[in-house]
Amino acid sequence: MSEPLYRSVYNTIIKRIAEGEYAPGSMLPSEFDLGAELSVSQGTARKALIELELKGIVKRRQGRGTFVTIRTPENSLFHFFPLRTEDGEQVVPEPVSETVTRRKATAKEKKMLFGQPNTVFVISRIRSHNGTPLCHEVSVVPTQLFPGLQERSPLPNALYFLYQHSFSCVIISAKENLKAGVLGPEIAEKTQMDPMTPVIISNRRAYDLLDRLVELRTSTIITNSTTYFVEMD
Amino acid sequence: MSEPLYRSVYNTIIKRIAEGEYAPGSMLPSEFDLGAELSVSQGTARKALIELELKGIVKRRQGRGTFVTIRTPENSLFHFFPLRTEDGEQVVPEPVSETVTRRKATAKEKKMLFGQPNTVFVISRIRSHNGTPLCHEVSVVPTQLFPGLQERSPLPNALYFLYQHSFSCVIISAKENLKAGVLGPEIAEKTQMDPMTPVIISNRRAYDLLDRLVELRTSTIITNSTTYFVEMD
DNA sequence: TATAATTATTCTTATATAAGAGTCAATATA
DNA sequence: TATATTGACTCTTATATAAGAATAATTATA
Repeated sequence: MSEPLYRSVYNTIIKRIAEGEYAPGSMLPSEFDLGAELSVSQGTARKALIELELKGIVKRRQGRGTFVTIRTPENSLFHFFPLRTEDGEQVVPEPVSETVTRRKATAKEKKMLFGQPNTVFVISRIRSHNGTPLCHEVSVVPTQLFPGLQERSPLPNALYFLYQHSFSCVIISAKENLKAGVLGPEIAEKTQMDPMTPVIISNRRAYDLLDRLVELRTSTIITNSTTYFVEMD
Repeated sequence: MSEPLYRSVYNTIIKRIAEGEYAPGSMLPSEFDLGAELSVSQGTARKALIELELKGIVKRRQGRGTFVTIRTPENSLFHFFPLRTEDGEQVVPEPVSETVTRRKATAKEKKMLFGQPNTVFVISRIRSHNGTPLCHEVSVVPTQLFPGLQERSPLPNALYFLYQHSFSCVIISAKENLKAGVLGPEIAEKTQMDPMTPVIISNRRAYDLLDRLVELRTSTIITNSTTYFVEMD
């Protein structure tokens, strides 16, 4: 038995959340009930729940219970949206424009994305903050995971919220590579800014509950009035 | 009793590490011994040790023991050095030039840094990678925390390693604000690059074991051949 | 409405067993 | 004899179970 017991409890819960048996916001069984159902002790169930909480998948409150984390439009956007004002306040961007198209996946996209998709949706958006352009985002997702996405335009401010609620796809981690660059003529025209404006160009890979790479996103970030915040430990 | 028992065990260990009683790399007492000494059970000592490990302050290995994390020149540099090559490999920068000066703290520095220092050391360095300029860093630290720092030049590649081993100051977390910008004439001259080169400008606040803000650092990062890597969850 | 009792939950601690890793002496082998 | 190899022993942390305490929401009661 190479796998500890609490790990299989953890996986069972993950699976149930991914399959919608435990819906976002709903309460999980108590430590005792979960233990009884899965034939482990309360402490073992507890260990699994603590791991889940550590990953941000559930939220626990003493005296209340354990709840599947809800990605509201707000916290969903916030959680993976690193921009802050000069005061350190979270930035709530306003959507400005949006296009959703469908096209063949590039070789690289097919290789990287979950399910080796032949076709992808491309979501292109411009966001602003206090009236000034903030960033330009291009998201690429497999069509097979998000059927009918194209018809849902206009999409909500927080894409990951949509992924979760309409397609049962919960984004829980992301990796980004940042480079310095300039805005360039295309985006400059769309945002009516100087094409030589310095920007941070972010290439993100977003992973869901089952650790599948489900979105590639390139963001072009204008940091005139905001900063990209990073915490390390 | 609002504070759980294991928390006071945790604090005791932290204090002992900060005071040098448990040196970097040394082994802590076993869970049983620690529990016996502090009059708690092995499980309670264990819980404290797990928290310590979670914070990266100790490293535990089954069958071996619990060891105070060593910040070697390598991992010390790596841990808070976010640059990666295109392949995702850690970048090991080479120091190019360095100056250490002492001056009065600005009002902002005095207000922010631990101990409200009147004077600070300013460490200014240029790093390169594979012969191409990589970044320009300016670190500001209180003189009182690092007596004699100026005489130690040339400083090692990893400053945080020096802080720990020569001044018992262990950096365990940092916060950064990133902005896009251009190299500018001063650094361009030092690095013999185009002053209009796009860069990421990072403002870091580094905190030690006791959660004291002990360093302010501004890095100007050239991302021509590297990327700034961020992981979110 | 305010207050007390009840109930359901997580939190804390304790204890026992399992498993990994090093040490060192006994044993086998060349 | 010198050198591996084995195996017992002891140290460590990891895992699992259980029981009582603390906390908070709910319900009953005055």
